[in-house]
Amino acid sequence: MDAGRDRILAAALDVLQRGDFAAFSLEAVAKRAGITRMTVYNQFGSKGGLFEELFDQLVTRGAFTDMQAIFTEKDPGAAFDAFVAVFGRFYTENRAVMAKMRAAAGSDPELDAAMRKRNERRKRGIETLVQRLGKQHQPSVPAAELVTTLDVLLSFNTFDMMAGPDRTPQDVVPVMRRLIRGVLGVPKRRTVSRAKVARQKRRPRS
Amino acid sequence: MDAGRDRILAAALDVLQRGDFAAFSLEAVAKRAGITRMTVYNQFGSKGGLFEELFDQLVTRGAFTDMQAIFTEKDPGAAFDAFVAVFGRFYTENRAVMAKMRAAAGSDPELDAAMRKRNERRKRGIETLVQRLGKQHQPSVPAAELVTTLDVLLSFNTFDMMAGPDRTPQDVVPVMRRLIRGVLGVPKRRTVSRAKVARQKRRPRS
DNA sequence: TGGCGTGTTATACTACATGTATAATGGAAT
DNA sequence: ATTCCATTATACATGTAGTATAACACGCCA
Repeated sequence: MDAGRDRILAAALDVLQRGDFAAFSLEAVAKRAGITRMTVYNQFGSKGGLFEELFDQLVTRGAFTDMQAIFTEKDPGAAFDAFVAVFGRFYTENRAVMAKMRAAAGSDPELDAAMRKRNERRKRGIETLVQRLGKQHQPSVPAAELVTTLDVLLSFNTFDMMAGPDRTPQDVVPVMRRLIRGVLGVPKRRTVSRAKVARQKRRPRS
Repeated sequence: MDAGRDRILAAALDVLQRGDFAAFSLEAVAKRAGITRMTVYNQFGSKGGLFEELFDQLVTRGAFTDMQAIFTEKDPGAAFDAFVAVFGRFYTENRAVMAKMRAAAGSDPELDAAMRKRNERRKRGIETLVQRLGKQHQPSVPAAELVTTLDVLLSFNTFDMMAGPDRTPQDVVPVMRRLIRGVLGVPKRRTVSRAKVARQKRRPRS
């Protein structure tokens, strides 16, 4: 049943959120889900398989709902502002888990490849937004490096470091906005993005 | 003896460079050093202890020799340029090991604390350089966030992501320079830093 | 109702990891 | 020569991933 899979995933998320990374054993996950370790193997094949599905669930269920509004936004500065906000929210909501997933990816080449593949979606999004950029912009990095640079800035690691132990990634969104606008070389223009996204969200079909 | 410790550290570095993180077992280190696992425990107490000393050795032995020249450099833009170059070199030389240390720090809270403490030195260096900044600069982030921002940009993760699989962190130094100059809001001024640092290095006592 | 199949369980096993304990060994300095 | 100390050999405890296998329980279909 699918319910069984979901309960295992929920248990895995729970274990990963509470304890440190070392506590994330299949025994612990199984116990919290009220099942046997064997069932986890039946359903997900391996620890890595469980991990990948957990990450997928996290991303698809994440705060990436109002992406439509972002990609239809005409002002590139505002679009990036909204983009930053989306990631700030997502990273804040899943900070503990993301940190442990980053660790896991570093330890296991297979997981690393899986995470990298998932992150390509972010990079493709950035590419799309960058293409919308007009010619009056003067990025502070070479054009060929712009997408990569923005990808780094929008990564979990950047938000996590910027926030430090006393703030959330969400708190750091305004700083990231200014930083990214600086990199893009977007004109002064004050932030109108938030209202705009909200408006566009209320009626997606203008 | 100290020679024994050094041989173990060298073996640990070797194991960590070659295999993936999972291959870094005390058994493997001991075998490569030609000793027993027990000796490793005698010398370093635990795997974490070995790890910390390995990182310390890496940093102190690293390419951080010409720091004096950087901190006596008068032009802040040039100073940051040189700073970036130093980190680019260091990250390139120790890229594989750094990546695995990052993973280890994420997995083990104790190692995480140790790494964090080590990285404070970088942040203090940045603080010093930022203080030298004149008032004609217009940073693209709030002044209170400038040090943190630069710290993020100078972290291993940033260089590693920017370089990707096909370039070295060293290759990415010019981009990072422009990016950081953009964040600092330093005037156009072409790069003279390399020559300047070299000159200062040749005669440290002007 | 009776059987069939599938997912779950219980149990046992392999292989490998960290870490501890303990006694034997061997060499160097006094 | 003896004493001291690092190294070694060996064994053990614990925890982990992963595999194998037989018993079990449930719904479903004939």
